[in-house]
Amino acid sequence: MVTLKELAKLLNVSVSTVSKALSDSSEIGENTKRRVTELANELNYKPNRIAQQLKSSKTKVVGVVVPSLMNPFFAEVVHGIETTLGNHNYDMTVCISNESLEKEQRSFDLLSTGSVDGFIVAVARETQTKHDIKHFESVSRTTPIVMFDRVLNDVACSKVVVDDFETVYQATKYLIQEESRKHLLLISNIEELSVGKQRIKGYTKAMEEATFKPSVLKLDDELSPDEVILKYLKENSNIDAIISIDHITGIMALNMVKKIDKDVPNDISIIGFDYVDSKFVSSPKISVVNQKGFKIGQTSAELLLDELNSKNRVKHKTIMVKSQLSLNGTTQKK
Amino acid sequence: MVTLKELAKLLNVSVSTVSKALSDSSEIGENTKRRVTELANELNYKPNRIAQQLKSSKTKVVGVVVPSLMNPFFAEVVHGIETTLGNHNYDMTVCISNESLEKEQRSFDLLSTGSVDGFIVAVARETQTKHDIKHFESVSRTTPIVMFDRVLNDVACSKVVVDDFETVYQATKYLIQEESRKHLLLISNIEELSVGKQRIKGYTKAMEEATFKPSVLKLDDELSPDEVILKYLKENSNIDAIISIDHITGIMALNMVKKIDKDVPNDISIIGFDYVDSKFVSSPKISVVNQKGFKIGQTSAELLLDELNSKNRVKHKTIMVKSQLSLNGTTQKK
DNA sequence: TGCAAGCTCTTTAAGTGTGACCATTGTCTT
DNA sequence: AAGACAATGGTCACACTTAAAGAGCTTGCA
Repeated sequence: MVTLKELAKLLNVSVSTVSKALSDSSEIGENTKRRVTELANELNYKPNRIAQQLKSSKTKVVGVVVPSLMNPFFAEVVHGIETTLGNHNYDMTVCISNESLEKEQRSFDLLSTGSVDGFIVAVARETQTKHDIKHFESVSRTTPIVMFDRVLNDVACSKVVVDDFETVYQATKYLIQEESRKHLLLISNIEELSVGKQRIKGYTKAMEEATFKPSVLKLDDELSPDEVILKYLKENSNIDAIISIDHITGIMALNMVKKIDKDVPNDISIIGFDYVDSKFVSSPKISVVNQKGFKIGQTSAELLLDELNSKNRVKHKTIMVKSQLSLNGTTQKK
Repeated sequence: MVTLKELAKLLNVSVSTVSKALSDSSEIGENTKRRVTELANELNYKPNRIAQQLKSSKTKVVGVVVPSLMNPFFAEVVHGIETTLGNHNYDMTVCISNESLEKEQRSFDLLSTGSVDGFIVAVARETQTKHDIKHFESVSRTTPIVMFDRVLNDVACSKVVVDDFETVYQATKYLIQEESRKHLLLISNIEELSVGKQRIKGYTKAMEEATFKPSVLKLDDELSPDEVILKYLKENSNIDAIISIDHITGIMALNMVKKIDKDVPNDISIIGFDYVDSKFVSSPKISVVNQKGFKIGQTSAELLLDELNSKNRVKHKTIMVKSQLSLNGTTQKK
């Protein structure tokens, strides 16, 4: 690894001359500049980023802490983050909390000691249920944090949220009003998360407005969720629409409906949540709420970059990224 | 951010005393040690990692460069990498090449200037087709690289590969010998990748050994791959088994077979490639080749850590992670 | 003509936080 | 009194940036 010092020695000039020449400073003569840049190119000199970081106390690195990468929604968000950061010459250090509070805390501890300029985080399930926010509070005093999707309202930081309530409310209303469905079932495996609660609320409100009785099938930690769904459908043969609030159970329900020889979408409509492969693995292609994970990642990164690059501390913002109802083959209308 | 210098000032001792006290050096008196550690805890002192990195010229960070995170296989591998690195107190900087050679080069350029101690990479599609390996060669002179899955044989570095050939060979043989299938179709959307080529070879060999004619349906960049599959199945009604060599077309084929009113697995057996959600989105649960992405990530990380922590340069290894045939509902036997 | 002032180019020095290494001080033992 | 030893301090290096100082030249004006 060639350094400024070595270049300086070879050229018989001082280190600072080399440094300035390479940054094209007006203080340095054209002649010297040329000599320096030529040798630098020849020896393939690249400034050592660690030294630059120490000097400037900026790393151009963002810490991204997510519960999982196997969940395609988070994978998509992280992709959006990476793309945006890359466009601004920032790197990202990814930590996976595995939904564990302790792992999340450890990541924040490790990275907050100069390793990153800021954080983008979706809080772990355990953090949300235990509501332990100390690690966020201490870090946010010195380092900007942006939360997305899984958000803690009482942490003072910028946030990017999805309009969970509204989206599911609209989806439910659509099924009631446009497709005249009357017996709508909601399937959930995430009702202990804030996003899950919001989605269930949206469904419940739409149902109550239509004076229908809401029914929610919870699937947490079921060994065979598909069989639970199948049993439920058999025992409640009047179900004529299903809303799933995660990316997987909608497709599962679609397969189970086929098993009891009902037709989708004629007998039963289904709306699920989007993920990258949902249009490939379901037949007919499932109608979904598209959460715009990439956009969420993009927005989070932009928000953080704004905070990092503005000298005067900006006020924390909360941005809502609108989901989109994308109707395909498991609903009747387009 | 409190520093050694500040602690020293507050305690009226020198910086080096504080430094030694905190590293529990025997040179420092118990009394002083106690005073120092107490104040350090009180002020929540954490050594600045950037400074440590500059001093030691080690970052304890690994650069991970993958073509995509939306591909569940890579997401799984990255998860394995993160877990293993975390256990050794290493962090990871993730870059997504998006299958682009140029983006991959940029990532290597940026990170190889002191930012990371080593790399784990699955090479981009474009890199593999254009066979441009300069960025690997120049970096590998100073920084260890481990390649996984998508591997370049002529780059001198450690590798973690999947036994693609053998796995598909065995899967094909299983269908021929144990289930007496005679008209086996292979569906592929990755045949330009080295892994795809190997898998097709495995299938072809097994078919030729049984004196059956191999037939490969290629789906690259198809607008409606499902319809192509459907059409093929209609026109070739003698097909009695399907092997898919990616994570998605197997499930797609399963859905299409259902459409032509054939029974899986009685009329047609299907074997696909595993991914995290495949058992949830298919009905019956698809029989798969399980690629052990987590294990691959783990192995790659361990290999790299070995190289980083051994003083004498170790010889490059190539480790094969065995896939596993996991038979579920789309084949006849267990 | 003399010399201060100004200009261009370059070097010196200080600083970022840490830690290895060596030096210094003081106390105690023999 | 000298050596042993414990405790602490000082210096330098890591690679880079940058403010300030300095060197060497030209210019302008009395």
